[in-house]
Amino acid sequence: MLDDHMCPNFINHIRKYVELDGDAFTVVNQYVQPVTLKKKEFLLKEGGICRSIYFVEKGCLRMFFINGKMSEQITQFALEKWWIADFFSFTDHKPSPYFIQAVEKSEIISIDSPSLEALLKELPQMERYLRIVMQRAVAASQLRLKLMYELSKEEFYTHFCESFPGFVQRVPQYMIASYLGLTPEYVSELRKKNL
Amino acid sequence: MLDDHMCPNFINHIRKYVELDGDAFTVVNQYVQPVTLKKKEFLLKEGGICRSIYFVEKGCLRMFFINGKMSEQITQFALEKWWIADFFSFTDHKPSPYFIQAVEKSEIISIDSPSLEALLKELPQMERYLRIVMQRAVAASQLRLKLMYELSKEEFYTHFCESFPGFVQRVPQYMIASYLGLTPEYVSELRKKNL
DNA sequence: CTATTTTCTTAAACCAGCTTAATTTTTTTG
DNA sequence: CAAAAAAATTAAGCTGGTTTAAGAAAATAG
Repeated sequence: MLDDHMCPNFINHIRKYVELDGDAFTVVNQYVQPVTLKKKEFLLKEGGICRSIYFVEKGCLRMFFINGKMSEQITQFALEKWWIADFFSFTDHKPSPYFIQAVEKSEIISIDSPSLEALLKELPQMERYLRIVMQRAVAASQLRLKLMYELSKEEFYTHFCESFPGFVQRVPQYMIASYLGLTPEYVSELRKKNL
Repeated sequence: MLDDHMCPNFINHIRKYVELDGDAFTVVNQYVQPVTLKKKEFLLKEGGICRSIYFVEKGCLRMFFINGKMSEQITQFALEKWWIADFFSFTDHKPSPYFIQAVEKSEIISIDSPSLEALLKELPQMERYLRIVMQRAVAASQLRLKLMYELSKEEFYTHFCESFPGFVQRVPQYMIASYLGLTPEYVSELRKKNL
């Protein structure tokens, strides 16, 4: 059970894109599952199937895989108001190469695949909401890719720090380094140079 | 005007994800615009607003921008059955940094923003279709990003050639190089080595 | 408060992939 | 078909960012 005292971000995010009345939110409630995660708890581990999509009500998640050198490669962070999932695993019910883990204590809204199908059938407006969310996710990944192609690693790091100054304070530096495809040693060098 | 003799890929692609009857396709017809492009013709140029999303019925498009060194950086190809657009520019009506250009003679189905809104209002099933298309696009970009992070540039090139052998024959090598973030000289070196 | 674990720093050696520049091959066009 | 333009090759030199290894600082747990 959840209401807009418990998850204002979730409710407001939906309301931002589609108009739903109170009854509709009662329906939404029946299909979604709130989850509280302690720091370092996992929603998904390598080899498992990503059975749900996750909305971050509060806190921060990271998605990563173990690369050939046996170290963690972060591909995504999800902060408040972001959805995260391995969409390939979620859609095709195939084992995922990813881990999804709480970077800090987090409150998550989770919807598993059958519940999502049922919800979309009962409330077609949610189809529109998700379409818009997905379209924005595509736009975000187009932008990220463009930055990766046009900036040097040094510029990419600087740009990231300037774009998300609060976030850079919030998570360990080695995670930022991993997300940006840099070594922690190089980030350390850059910080020294820029102070 | 279009029917499934003219654009079988488009019709079949929609039918693959949602059930629509003949009347519904008549409605779709009223909102979409077929466009024929000669090789090297543009659908979008830097500074313009991406007013439509484009479905490739036949042929091949590329999306690129001009980087700091004044050379073309390709960020996407679109082959038959793929949608392409600058979704940020399309959604927010902001000038785009991209060019979208035909790599070869192509047949495109185009839907501009007002038409799309009207179509989605009249045929809500299309909202589901687009949601699925967008979700798959997110999955595809997650996969691409993972490969970029885990493979060396040499491995990335080899993997691409093995995954899309037909495509590698179809477009100039320097475009493949650009798309993969390699110099044409380096690709040339790799080809020599691998034969 | 202490021990342990996690995170960050420093510095030198190293290399994958780029740059430059000239030449050749292929494709396009008139 | 010939001329021009576009695409691909070759090779030498170079550099942005990695690797390796060790130690210092900060955070967390007990």
